[in-house]
Amino acid sequence: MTVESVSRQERKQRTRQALLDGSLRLLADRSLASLSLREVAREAGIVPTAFYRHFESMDDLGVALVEEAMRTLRRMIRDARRRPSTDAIESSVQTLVEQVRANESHFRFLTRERYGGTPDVRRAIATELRLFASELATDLGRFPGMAQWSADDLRMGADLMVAAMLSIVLALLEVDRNHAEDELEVIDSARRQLRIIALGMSQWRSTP
Amino acid sequence: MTVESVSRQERKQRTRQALLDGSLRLLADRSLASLSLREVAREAGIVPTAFYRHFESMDDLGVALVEEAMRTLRRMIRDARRRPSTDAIESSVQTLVEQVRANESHFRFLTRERYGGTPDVRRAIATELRLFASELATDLGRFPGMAQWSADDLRMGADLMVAAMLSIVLALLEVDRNHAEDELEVIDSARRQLRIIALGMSQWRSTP
DNA sequence: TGTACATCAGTGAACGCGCGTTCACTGATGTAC
DNA sequence: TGTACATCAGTGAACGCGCGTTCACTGATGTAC
Repeated sequence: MTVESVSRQERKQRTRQALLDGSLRLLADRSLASLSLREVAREAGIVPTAFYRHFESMDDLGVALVEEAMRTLRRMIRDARRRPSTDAIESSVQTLVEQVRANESHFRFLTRERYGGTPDVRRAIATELRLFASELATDLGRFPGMAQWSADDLRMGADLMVAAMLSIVLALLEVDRNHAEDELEVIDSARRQLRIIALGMSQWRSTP
Repeated sequence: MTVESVSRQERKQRTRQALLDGSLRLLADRSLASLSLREVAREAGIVPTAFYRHFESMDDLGVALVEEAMRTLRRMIRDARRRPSTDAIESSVQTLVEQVRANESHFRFLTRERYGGTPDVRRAIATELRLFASELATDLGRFPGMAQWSADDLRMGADLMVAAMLSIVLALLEVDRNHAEDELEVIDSARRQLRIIALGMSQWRSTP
């Protein structure tokens, strides 16, 4: 039996992560508002008072969870951009599905707290999503047919795509993964929805 | 000073409504999960134990709130259908804005609990939204260019429109109503988003 | 390398509080005759 | 119309419980010499 030698700092970091991971586990089918500090501490295997060594309050932990989940979201966006492709929609859908499946608890948390969370948590998520839409608007402006679109129209188009993607994420989280055909249907529907939007955009006459 | 003479039954109904209205007031910036039975009773002006004369539990009250809010949603859909129009999108947006403004608390509740609520409440909302999408799919099938679309594609198109409308409702609820220009921008963006989808659909070749 | 002291993540007892729920009750409304 | 009894929405005291937070503590890790 060997004793792992880890620094105090490292141990603290692990407990903090245990608090975050434990919270996400408890949040699988409930909202942050219904979670108690004592419950989270119990799940992480520490005494309630030790919670304060890591977070000031549950709201503080909530914001930390947003930050962690947002790192996942940003990684997804980076991946989608890097993926070499001839078909932007196909590769976006692929990345979306892969990332949602690999980080269900993060996406579940984000979609659940986006509107149902406390003001602090909601604001943190809203800010990040707005940033995402801005980047997407910039990306859209680089497409051949959209070079002369107004900033306003680019933003509107990006918002529409974000709305569609959000509903796709929600559908992925709700579908029973044991029914592969249902999942494929959701993915195929997602593809077609994004294609319809792209088709509509290609026909749109922007008035700058 | 005249004393209104009302039946016991009628009084009971009024208290029940006071519980529902009081809850919606408290839910303006919080979630159902963070509401306590005692708080709701206090807001309605009754003693906690009297709550049980009207609902079995807070979850039961939650389901009643879903039913009430859903009646508002159905009224909106009926209104949108009845409205004589040459431009389906324009009249849909008009109806949407009017109904959201006239029933902010209902729409706020629905969007907040759609994903953040307890399983019972979520299920109740999901069922109703699915029904709405089905009706919309039927409506879409009656449009000239879409008569020969597959049922699957009609459903997919309806889901996309519902997703767009949901994000429009959320934008309306978030915009500061005191800034009329911001509100108009949201509405105009909504109009253009729905037009892009319609444009995309008109170009779509459904493969039945 | 050894010793003496400092740091600090995690402990455990204790607190006051609002919670959901029970129970026996009150008194106005409703019903039967 | 009057009387006697039944119904039941709302009351108020009481309960046990889990909560967030305080506090003084422990003992392993870290640091200075």
